[in-house]
Amino acid sequence: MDQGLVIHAPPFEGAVERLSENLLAGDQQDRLRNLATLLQYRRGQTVYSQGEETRYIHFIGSGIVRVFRSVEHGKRQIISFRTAGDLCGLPEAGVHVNSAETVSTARIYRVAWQLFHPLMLATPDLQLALLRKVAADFRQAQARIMMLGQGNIFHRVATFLVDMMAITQFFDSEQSMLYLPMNRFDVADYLGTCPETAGRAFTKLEDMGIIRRITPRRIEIIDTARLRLMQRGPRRGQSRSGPPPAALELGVSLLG
Amino acid sequence: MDQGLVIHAPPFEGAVERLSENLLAGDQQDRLRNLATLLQYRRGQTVYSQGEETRYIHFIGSGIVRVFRSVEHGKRQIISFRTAGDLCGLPEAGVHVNSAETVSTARIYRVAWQLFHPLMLATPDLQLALLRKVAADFRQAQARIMMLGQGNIFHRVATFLVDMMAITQFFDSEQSMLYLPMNRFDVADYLGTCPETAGRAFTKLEDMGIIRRITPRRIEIIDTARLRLMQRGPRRGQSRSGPPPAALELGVSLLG
DNA sequence: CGGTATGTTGATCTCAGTCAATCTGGGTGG
DNA sequence: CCACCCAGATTGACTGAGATCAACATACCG
Repeated sequence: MDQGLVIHAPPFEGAVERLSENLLAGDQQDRLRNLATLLQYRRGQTVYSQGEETRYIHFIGSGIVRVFRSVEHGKRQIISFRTAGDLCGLPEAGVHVNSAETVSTARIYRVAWQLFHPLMLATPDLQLALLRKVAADFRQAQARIMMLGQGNIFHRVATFLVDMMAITQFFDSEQSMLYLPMNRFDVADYLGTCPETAGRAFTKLEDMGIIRRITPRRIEIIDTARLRLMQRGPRRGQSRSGPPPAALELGVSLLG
Repeated sequence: MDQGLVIHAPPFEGAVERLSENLLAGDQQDRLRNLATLLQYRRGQTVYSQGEETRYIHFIGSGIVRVFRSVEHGKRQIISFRTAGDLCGLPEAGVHVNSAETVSTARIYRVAWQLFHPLMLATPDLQLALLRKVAADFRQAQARIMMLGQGNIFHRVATFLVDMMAITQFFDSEQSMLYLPMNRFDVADYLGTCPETAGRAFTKLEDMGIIRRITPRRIEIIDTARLRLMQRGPRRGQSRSGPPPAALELGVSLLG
């Protein structure tokens, strides 16, 4: 298994700003510096594997990581894509239930739980920040349950595109151009479908004039409004009733 | 909308033991007593609705609650069933994104977030307990993503039955008898399918000699081992490859 | 400028969603 | 205690979304 390259063990520097936005403020950064190891990964490397024992928690500094679970015969479900500022790999009884691989070049901060845990207990703000983070991930997971349980391919792809558009790093709102950092296999495994079906959905969206594919990975979003509308509608399978979707207000933040 | 009956506003008593197992220890219970309102619900009542503003967080004292999101035309996805000791309805920007209804008679502790939040900040143990709880729910949500993204009806129903068997309240291991507290509609909406298909899966499992339906709600689990095996296998749709499942170790606890 | 991995398109077949009919269990009133 | 009722459950028939298999096309790389 490919392993990440240790850039430097604690203390570390750089990307702390990004980290701080999500987790810390002020002098607490200093305390984390004594804990984290910064790792450099190339594309396609393994960060951790399911079943593996762990003592670490991971923060994404830069790049993108796919968190997934394998089922059988190479089939897998991608639980989520993690980008800068996200955390993943919370120890669960000391064992990883998910695997994580880099989708692109990435820098990841690895912190020993053994060190992080006491710091968290001693730092209520940090603990609260972690709680918010986990709660946010929890909400995200619930949204995916909705998508996977009720949405057909078009809902799924539309939702996926809209979600990706929300990440500044991937979307140039000037040009209305979206850059997908992952391939169709990843997209398919994320949406709980196969690459062919995912691709066909893109084709259909293009035929409808909602998007335009410059290359498979570079997509111009022509009609954002219509794309958003496609996020809701009749469930997968035959439609018992045809009418259009009803807008649904979705609060996104959390824990007041 | 049916509302829960206020049994008594704080201070409260009873069911504190159950609550404490999951959240608190010792004198912290006393502090919560000053915060909670105990509500008595009949079957089918609304605890809260999506889109509704909220100031409360809910703890299930007894009974069972379905947390769901409506999509359109009465379609809904049940996100999870909550039982004694679970919490639900975390405020998200002050608005509920999910709805909750009682599946059975239930007693629910309602705590104003306004009161709970300061207590949590002042009580690191309580905050950690909440973090564990949310993390556990997060894990559960991930498991559901796997089920909905990769599992066909048989996987889903098998997983559902196994999960329900893990709840002592619903499963008599002596008789190997499972009592389902919810109807087929709830089961279907939980599994992201329709009642007919869910029912057919039960029929098939019975034909295979894995379960036996005494009544639709009372099910004898004849072959637990085979039922567990059915949790994994080829994905929904046509099977690209036939062979049997590989066991997968799933740690369930969390946060060291 | 190939060569390989990735992506798209086409054809086919199956699972599961829908509609419709029938059955049943749990509850009610006589 | 029993006949009746009805929501819930099952079964059957049909159909379409989407998974698979199979070419073919294109992008990205050295």
